Amino acid sequence: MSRRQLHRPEAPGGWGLDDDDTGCTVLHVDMDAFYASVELLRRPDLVGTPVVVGGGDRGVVLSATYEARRFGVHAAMPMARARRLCPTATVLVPHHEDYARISAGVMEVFRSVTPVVEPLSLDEAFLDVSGTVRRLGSPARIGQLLRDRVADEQGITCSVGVASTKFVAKLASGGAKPDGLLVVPHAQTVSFLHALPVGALWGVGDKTEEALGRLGLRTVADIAHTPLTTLVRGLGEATGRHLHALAWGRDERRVVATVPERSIGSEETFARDVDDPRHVHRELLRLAERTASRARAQGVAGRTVVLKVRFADFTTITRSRTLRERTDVTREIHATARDLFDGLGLQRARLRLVGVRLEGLADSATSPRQLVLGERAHGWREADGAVDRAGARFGAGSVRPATLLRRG
DNA sequence: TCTGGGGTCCTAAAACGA
DNA sequence: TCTGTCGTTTTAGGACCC
Repeated sequence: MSRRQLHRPEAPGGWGLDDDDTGCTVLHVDMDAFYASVELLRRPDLVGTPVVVGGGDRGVVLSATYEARRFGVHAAMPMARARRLCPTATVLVPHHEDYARISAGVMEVFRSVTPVVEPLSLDEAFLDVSGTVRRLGSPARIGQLLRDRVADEQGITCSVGVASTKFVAKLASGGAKPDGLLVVPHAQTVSFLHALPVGALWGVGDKTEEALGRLGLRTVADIAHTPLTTLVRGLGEATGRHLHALAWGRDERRVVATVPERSIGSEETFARDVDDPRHVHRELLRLAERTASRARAQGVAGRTVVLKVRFADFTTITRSRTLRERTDVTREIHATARDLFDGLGLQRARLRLVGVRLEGLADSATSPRQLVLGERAHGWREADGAVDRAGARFGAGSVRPATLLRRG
């Protein structure tokens, strides 16, 4: 689901299974057009035709088959535009449960090969295979094995990048797409990188590309040969240093199996803009409930509640408040979010979206709560626990706050 | 063209506390 | 007691990723 169409690198003959993959122990595996491919499992009649996954009048493209991409359709494009570009495409609504299920199966395949699997999203992961080569062969062989097993067991194709660092492996999988494998031998890393446009680098989006353009830099080689001080002046300390290192193939980040979550949240774009504060309050309760129950399911609690508001003109603001104690209680999160919203003092402004996020997460078991004076010992936290148990038995949402029932 | 929802990280300024 | 000031935390916004 890579958002950026990376051009296949102009490698003479390409790099593949026969290349020197010594020391290339980082694999990046990326499913090809993941959501669309999973949808085709239910609709085999559509294989080979343009298919776009997305939904809603105000939605964007989540994924598109390569047949649809030939018309210029790509992920994150507004659905209206995609329909115009490719009127013959079949539009399918997403089935996230399916993606999660297939993704879990794919990750299982990865973990059967190496325990060092770092998922980046449902459809991609880094693997460190340095401990696996003696058992299963060279990194490129392992990559091919993974591709075969994912295709056999899950019925979808993926592409694999093999390199000595994470970000080169990621670029390589992009270059291998679709349904391919690309090795970037350690010795060829710098020449591989330097031929690429700056936009290919991980972390360079539209704005940074513009800023680099103002410095006259168009290729990775240009960045590599620009003094660090110039980059830092034009891009800021962190980005400047980061890009300079990447341009020379330096990337110290290791593949780590468990990356702790830093925040949890949910947000929703209204079907139509909303200006009724009561409607917003109700929506905040729904979002707080989703956020809190996911935090509880993961056993984490957070200290900072962030409210996000997007106006009809798409300008977006956030307001946050840090609490004295961490919480995973729906009611506390909702009360804070609602308070932040009321504090904006909006006079029936037209809103497009609201969101609630919980930051500063830590294990809820190790975040002891101080009983507030006058608080009942069995309060909302216990009520939430009961709601969670009912949800687990009768289905999510079977027990909900009364204010959310009216709108069915 | 008219822009989702889940996140991460960075920057800068304000607020805080010793 | 009054002011700096200096480091840390909080807050807000933005870029970026899939």
